[in-house]
Amino acid sequence: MGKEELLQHYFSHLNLDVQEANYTKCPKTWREINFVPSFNRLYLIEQGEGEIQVGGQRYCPSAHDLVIMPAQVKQSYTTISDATYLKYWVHFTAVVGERSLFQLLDTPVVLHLTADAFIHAQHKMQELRKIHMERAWTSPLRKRAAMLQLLELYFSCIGLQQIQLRSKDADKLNVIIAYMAEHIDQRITVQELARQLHLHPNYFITYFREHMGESPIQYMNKMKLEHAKQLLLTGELHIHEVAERVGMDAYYFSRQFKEFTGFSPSGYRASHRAEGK
DNA sequence: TACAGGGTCATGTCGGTTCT
DNA sequence: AGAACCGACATGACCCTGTA
Repeated sequence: MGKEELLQHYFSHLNLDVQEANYTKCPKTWREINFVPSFNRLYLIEQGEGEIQVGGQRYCPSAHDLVIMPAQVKQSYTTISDATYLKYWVHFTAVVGERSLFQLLDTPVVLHLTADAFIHAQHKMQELRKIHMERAWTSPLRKRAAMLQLLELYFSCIGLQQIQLRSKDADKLNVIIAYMAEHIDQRITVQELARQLHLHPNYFITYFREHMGESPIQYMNKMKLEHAKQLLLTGELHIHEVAERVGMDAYYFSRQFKEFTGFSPSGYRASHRAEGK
């Protein structure tokens, strides 16, 4: 429990926006020093060489490298020879709650792709660029879909081990989410949750929402209803027993469940079991 | 077991203050 | 300047009851 669950939350609450997408050969003058961008950059390098600095670290990405230059971090880039980069590039924002995804996660700036992964990424970049140029009325939807696939490729190539949750905020949120999971069968108050972090309840709610995009009680209720779904499908428990296992009053549980899934608890069980047959 | 209406009180928000 | 706290007030989560 912890990192994986938090990552799933971040990904399912990710707000994406693609501002630019293109494929270019960098001019010899390609250079910008010590700037802090408001958007993320993603490069897929086909050929050439150059130098990039992100947060004081120096990199020299080359062919078949995927590069992520996160928003809100001091960075520089420059050419280093006549063999300038030929690359696909995207400018995008990726936000969870009020935070940029890459403020929440510490991931490698440069990732060398296998031949297969490179071809896959190249196709996605070509698709993204085409959609961006078309500017059709459905483009925003298709751009986001293509961008999500690129991010999925990036994250699955680096793997869980190489993703670090940044800062003490992630530790604090892990403590709270673990506490919620341990007490899923109980009614937990905001006061109790806030006490785990030694914060004032009002401040805790603001803090939680800022990082998670929803209030602590909303988050915990969703967690309970997800758990209830599993109980309904895997067990033979009565509806009122399922409600008990997630620490909810039976009547209130039915109402919440319907709001959350569109099905009543018994309807959900019946329809999903029928599908499984 | 589902659904609806109504009442209560915990939760969430906002604006300001204090602390480090 | 940013983190944390506090009080007032609006909102919504939750419970209870009745009906089908």
